[in-house]
Amino acid sequence: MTAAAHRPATLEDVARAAGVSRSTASRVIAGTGFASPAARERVAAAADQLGYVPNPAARALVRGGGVRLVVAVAGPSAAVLDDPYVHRVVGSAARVCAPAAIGVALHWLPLSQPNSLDQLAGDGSVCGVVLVNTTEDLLDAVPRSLRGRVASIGIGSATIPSFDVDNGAGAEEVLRHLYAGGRRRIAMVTGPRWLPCSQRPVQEYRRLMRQAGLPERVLPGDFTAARGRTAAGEALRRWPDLDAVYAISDETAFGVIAALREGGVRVPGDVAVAGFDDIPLAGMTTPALTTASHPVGRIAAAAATAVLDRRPTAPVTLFPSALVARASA
Amino acid sequence: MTAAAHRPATLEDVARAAGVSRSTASRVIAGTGFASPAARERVAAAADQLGYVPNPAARALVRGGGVRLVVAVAGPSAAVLDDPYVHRVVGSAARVCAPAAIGVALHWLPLSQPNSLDQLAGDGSVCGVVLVNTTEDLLDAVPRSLRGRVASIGIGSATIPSFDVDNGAGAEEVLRHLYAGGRRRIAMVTGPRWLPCSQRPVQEYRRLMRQAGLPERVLPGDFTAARGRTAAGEALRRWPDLDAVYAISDETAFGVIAALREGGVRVPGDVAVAGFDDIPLAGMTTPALTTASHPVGRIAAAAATAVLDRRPTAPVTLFPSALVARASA
DNA sequence: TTGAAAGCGCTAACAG
DNA sequence: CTGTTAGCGCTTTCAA
Repeated sequence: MTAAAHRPATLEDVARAAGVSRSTASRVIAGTGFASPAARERVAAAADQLGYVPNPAARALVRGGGVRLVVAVAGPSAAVLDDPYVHRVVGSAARVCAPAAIGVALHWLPLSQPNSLDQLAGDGSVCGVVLVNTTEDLLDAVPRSLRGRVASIGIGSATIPSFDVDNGAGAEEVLRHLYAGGRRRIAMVTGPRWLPCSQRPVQEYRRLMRQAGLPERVLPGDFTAARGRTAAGEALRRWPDLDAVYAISDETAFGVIAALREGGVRVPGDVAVAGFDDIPLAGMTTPALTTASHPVGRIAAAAATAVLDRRPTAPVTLFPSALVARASA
Repeated sequence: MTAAAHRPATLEDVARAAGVSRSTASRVIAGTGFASPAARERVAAAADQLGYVPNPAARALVRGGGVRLVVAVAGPSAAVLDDPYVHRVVGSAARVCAPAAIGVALHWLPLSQPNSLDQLAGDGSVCGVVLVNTTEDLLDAVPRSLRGRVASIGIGSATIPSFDVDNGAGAEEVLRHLYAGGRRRIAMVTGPRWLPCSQRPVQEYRRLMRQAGLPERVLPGDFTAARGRTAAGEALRRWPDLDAVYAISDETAFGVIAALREGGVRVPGDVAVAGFDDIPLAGMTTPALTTASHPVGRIAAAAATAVLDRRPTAPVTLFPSALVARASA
């Protein structure tokens, strides 16, 4: 409670001030082991008199616990680290880690060399890893020594718990909504091909279209607004009778809408457009974007928590995708 | 390069494998001090043969360097930690800190008790602090022991370097643009009152309006889209001749536009709307948002770097605000 | 219930 | 140029 000394107080300082040994002070502070009420009292008093804060690095060193949780993002280039989605994950993870005095680090995992995880595994200061944009290769390349302290936001495996949105169900819900609105010529702009978890919605789309006897119109995407613009042009050119576009990214959906309107196509009058994620601005635009909302923050928090707590986790934790019907579709 | 052992390799392991002492291995690995080419060679070989990664926690312990950089965000409630802007700062900081094996932590600083910084100062594992939403009270409450390893994104002081957008110039540029477009009844939706750096644009606004003999119409805001909606209503009610709204947040600007259009007001036909920050989506909406772009990522990176490098920094580093004229104004 | 002692993985004098 | 020695701040047996 006192103004911080120039040098942070150590446990030794506290022990001396309380007139006990370092071990006793440690037991009291860490709340582990025995200590007489009297000792407890004096140590506590000394600690807050000195403004004592345990040094997590030292603690981690002796317990072998690590001090950093690494958010490892796979992608074609380091630019993936600039993605707002990634920032959201890092932000949520950082919040979850703060009470444990664990810091968060951000790493890029080049798609071409999945064994870059080895370095993280060999770093004793890394307490765990949260995988983002997980691929099969990546899953295979997770070193054994990382087992039990890795979680994946995306696909998982027998040994690596997965935390993800129920993509299939989400896609189905949006597509049924489009269908219920009378749309029959529905194109889809997908996520990147290398990203396994973005294949689910595509499968669902194909299944539903086939089932309804509707044409399958798939355009590869990359989650960007720019791709939305070009994809809209392509779609219009290839399929002039188009009456809906389903994009697996709100950013892309906005790109689609912009291009469509610039081309004189009314949204949703002529073509309905739906997105994916419900970013904060989705409800503020004109037309407001119909999309599916996903608890990205909660997913990231759950993954980070699983890694931190190191307790047995269900192999797959699915979070619900909720249709948010607005004006665009 | 070998598959990671169950226990991360230690310097001791490397030294033994290379047939040298721990100190020699340390010198080679850390690149500090002398070592014969021969020793250098063998240590390097042993290190990568064992997949050795130095343990930054241990290193930090002996050098007193710390392992975490804390992004400390002031605000009325912990909800500020959910802000996309904050996530962007954390993401950028994490990227800058990664090479140094420093983790990033996210802390909320209650507006009402600025001395919560004391705890960070007393934590030996904290290598530095980046302040966000800095207030005068906060600046005054920064413990001496933190000097030289704090940076502020926002206002600074004699001892705390500031990294910020040139808000005044940015506001002036946008307002002049509005004026050049023929707008004469310009209302402004500000940032929160408790946030000092958001007062600069207000001052600039008042100065320019006064200078041009135009009415001053200020509405307090809070950076949210929701507030934009209500503010638009208020503005229209109080000032029916309104022909422009300048909001100090793109989110707010979008809220303003939405409310205006719902009320049958054309944008930019009847009322021009301009924002602040140039969020990624600003260019994708209809109408595309006129705003000022700010290098948030670079600002955060600069602040984090200043803290990490601990080298003398200019008291104030201003980043340019660049007008992005689009359709809305 | 407490203290003495050892050691986590690393760096940094200090002698050789 | 290299090895020995002494810690950094903390937890944790092990005796007392």
